[in-house]
Amino acid sequence: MKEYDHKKLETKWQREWEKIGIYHAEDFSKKPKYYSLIEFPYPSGDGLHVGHPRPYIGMDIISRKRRLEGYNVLYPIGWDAFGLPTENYAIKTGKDPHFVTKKNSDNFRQQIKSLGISFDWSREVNTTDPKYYKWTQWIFLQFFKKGLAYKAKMAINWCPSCKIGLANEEVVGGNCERCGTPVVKREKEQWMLAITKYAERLDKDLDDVDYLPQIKLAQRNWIGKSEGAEIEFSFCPCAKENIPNLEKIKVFTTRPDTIFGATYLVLSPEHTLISKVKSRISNWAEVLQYIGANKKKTEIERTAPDKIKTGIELKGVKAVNPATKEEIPVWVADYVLASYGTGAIMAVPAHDERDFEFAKKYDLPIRQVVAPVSKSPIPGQIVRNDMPYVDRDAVMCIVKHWDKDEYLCIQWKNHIDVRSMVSGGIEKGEDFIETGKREIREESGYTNTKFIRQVGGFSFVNFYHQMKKTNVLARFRYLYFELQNGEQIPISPEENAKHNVLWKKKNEVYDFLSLSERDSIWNGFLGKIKEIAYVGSGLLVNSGKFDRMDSEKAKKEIIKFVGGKEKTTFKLRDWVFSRQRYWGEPIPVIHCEDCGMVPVPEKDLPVKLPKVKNYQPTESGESPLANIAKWVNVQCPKCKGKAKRETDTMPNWAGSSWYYLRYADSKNNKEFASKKNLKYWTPVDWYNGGNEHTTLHLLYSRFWHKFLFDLGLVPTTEPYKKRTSHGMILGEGGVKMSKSLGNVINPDEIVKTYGADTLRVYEMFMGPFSQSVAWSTESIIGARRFIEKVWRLGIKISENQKNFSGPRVARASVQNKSGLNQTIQNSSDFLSLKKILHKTIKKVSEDIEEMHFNTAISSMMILATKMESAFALDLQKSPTLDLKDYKKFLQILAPFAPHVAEELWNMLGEKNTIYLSSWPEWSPDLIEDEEIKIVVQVNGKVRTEIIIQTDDNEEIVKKKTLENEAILKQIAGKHVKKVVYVKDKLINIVV
RNA sequence: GCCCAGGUGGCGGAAUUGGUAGACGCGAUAGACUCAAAAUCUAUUGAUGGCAACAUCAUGAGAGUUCGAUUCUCUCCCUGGGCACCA
Repeated sequence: MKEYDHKKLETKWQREWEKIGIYHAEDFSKKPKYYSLIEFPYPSGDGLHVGHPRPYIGMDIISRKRRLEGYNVLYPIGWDAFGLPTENYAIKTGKDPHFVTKKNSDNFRQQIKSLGISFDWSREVNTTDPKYYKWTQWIFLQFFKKGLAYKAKMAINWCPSCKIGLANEEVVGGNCERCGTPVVKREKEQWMLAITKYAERLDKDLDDVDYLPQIKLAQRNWIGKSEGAEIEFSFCPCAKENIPNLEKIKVFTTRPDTIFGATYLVLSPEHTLISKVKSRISNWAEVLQYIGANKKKTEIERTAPDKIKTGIELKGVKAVNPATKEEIPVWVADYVLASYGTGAIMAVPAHDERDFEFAKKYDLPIRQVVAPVSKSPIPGQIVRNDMPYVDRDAVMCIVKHWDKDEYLCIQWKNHIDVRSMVSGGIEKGEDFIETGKREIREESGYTNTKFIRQVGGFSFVNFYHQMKKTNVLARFRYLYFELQNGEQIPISPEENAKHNVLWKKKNEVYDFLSLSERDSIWNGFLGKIKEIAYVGSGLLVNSGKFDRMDSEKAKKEIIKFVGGKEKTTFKLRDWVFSRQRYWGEPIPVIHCEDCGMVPVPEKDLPVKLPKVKNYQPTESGESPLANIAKWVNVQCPKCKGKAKRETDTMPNWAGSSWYYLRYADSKNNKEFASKKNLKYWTPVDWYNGGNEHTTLHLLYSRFWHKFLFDLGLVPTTEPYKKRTSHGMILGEGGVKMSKSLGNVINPDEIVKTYGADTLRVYEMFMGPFSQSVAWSTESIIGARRFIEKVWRLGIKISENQKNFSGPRVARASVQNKSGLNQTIQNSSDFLSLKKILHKTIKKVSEDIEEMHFNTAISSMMILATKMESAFALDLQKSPTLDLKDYKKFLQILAPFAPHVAEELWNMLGEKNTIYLSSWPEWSPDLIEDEEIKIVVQVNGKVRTEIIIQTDDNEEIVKKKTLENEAILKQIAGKHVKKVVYVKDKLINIVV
């Protein structure tokens, strides 16, 4: 038999495919287009590791399937080659990054090609190629001309080790993303891109794209849209007298409903108003010191998780709460960020955890203005929508025993689930303490009660009052009483019929209380509203005319009431777009002494990177380009006067923000891509990439795309129709693969030993595509065995081809493991094998679309085993395996194992490549079975299985079931209560 | 702290509009072939009890809903990832 020689066969077909050019995407074909995309790799010096190809193989399977389905597929690749590792290597060795990049990408190309991935190599791009970055610079200039690229002096995140400014996104836990050095703040002029101008659209347009839900969520969280209000607090008149035209303090809040509880204001240390009221502040020296100390703090110190909040009061000024008209103190504290909202907040300690913590520390007043609402635990008191509401006030009494540490509890007699404390409504004109005493007396008979204090805050209970035929909204307050002694009067018969009185120890109380009342009583019991902030919604209290209004509803009304305005803010910051580094696109701007910043004229693009001797950034933190006088000193394009080039370069996110557009027309030297080509190819139909790029690259490229759309340069508002992500491949043992751990697996080795097809099948089979999986060299053999099985079968078939003339009927049957499959013995192998084939085609077709490659392979393994045994069984007599069916199997296998499928296809007499054939269809008739096996349960436990005809109705199935011996034994002497029948699945007899 | 994903045999993992838990693969054990080994093929392989038929237990822990829960609800624990004073 012909040996399976993966090396020979794989090289042969890779050459052949390249020769006939079947993976070339044709511009403008009659076929419908399909654009599949993977994130182009960074060609590092370490070469490929086994994690790289996982997404390429996944999208390759989809691309190959699409071609078989008749699409004109664009599946391109290129190199995202600007970036720090190459630059750091250049600094260390003095080697030119241009040269290093070429070497690395040549190596990557050769490695990727050996995997048989159907990339269209003719459209390869490289972000470091001047022909490419000319257009990156050109797009930057469009941003500049529209005012969306601007220079700003700002405190940036500075990495003292890399000597570059970092974007917020590159700071991880206060450290530099690349080298781990703690990041410090530094004032620097930086280029910025105004991504915040697009925040609203970047958020909203997510509605229209097909991204995995987690990806949308991550983007939305990152953009951080929050709707609230801007409200102005004026300084109190005492300050106005001294300072003319003093502006008001503007705060941003998402909880305008809580304004009656705003007991102080906080300004961020950077707030400009602070110095404007300087003359009134009596403790100015201390304030200044606080602000100064704060400036020196590093990012880590300021954001440390266990950091205790600090602040200082601006003594001598007060602000006026526009809702209560109260004078409230003004503080400065660094827990308020200058960069978000207005840089000032109204503090509502009762309903915000941070304000609460601060108020506790500095002993500021805490006032409840929102009270939680719960439902009555009594079943007959479910609120009725058709009934009006009546407001009432009520008390809940926590009553301590005169002698022991026990508390009075009430157990309702009619409702076992209703367990509460003494409570009742306040009658008209009654003092609430009197109400408490009266209710204790009525419900428990105890008379000698002493009121100690009110505890906790308010809370509401909603219920339907059966006697009064109305809904009641009762506002409870919590009263703490101590009994002086056990003096008791008799309890009235009506009260006695309703409930039992019990004494419970303090630690038993919580478990005793009914679920629905538990939290509200418990909050009162512990005085909880004073111990933690209640951040939920509810009904307003202590809020003047807004009392009892729903807090959500109150938001708008209160904004109006205090003269604020609705406002939406975003967490997203503008994008720090400059790097003081060599290995990036030079920012194409010229600084003229007279004209200011002048864009490099388009005819002068690209601004090429000059050769330098030393790649090290300068000590002052400028890019090494600043040292090259010849390059820096230029004529101003406008006035021809003396001018200097900008020496900052772009971050490596720049080139990857638009590369997918270039693939549509990668050779164009007049435009970044022609409108015609873009119209044909974009948007990308399916983009698969890593989870680590969902907030940065994905957001940045959506931003660039929208900008280009606004200029009329791209035809769609969104670049990618669909986005999925893949999991990482981890080293053996589930740790990250890394050079330092020495557990990196090079795919070259695997390709050499087992072949590309085996590597591909294994990588797709090892686990769910979207999840991380640990590499296991031991397990690869399974994929190899599968391919060899397919191979052996193909060879045998081709050797016996003359015997294959068409459908025959065989005698034996395929039995399942347990041997239960008795009746199937009557049907033919031929038919049953055909059915398995069609089911497999269906399964594989559907699984590929869901990226469930592992289960698709599993079903093909089953099919291959069945085909092999069917073939072996009847080789001498009448074959059960139809040649056409085997070929269909090859067609569905082809996207996974392209080389072996092509070889066998060819060997079985096909002249044209398998990739010019078409994806097999499954026949619905062959998916249906006439006979099926259903499970018989007794009381939900599986007892046996029976075979039924598909068209059997419930009656027949029941009859068959009750004839079954095993079942008769199970139900003997028992009464059949109920029979549950689920069509085609099971029958359950309840006895 | 918050958000997201997940927790199933010795291992990777199947199965979720609630319906046979462990498909498929790896590993392991036994057998066939072989002088022998490798490869291949066949059988077994969640645990416990039993000669067996079979029974009981089992999807991170505990409760609940249901004729029936890996799947739904609640509480808690653990792992991975993201965010982190965003008012």
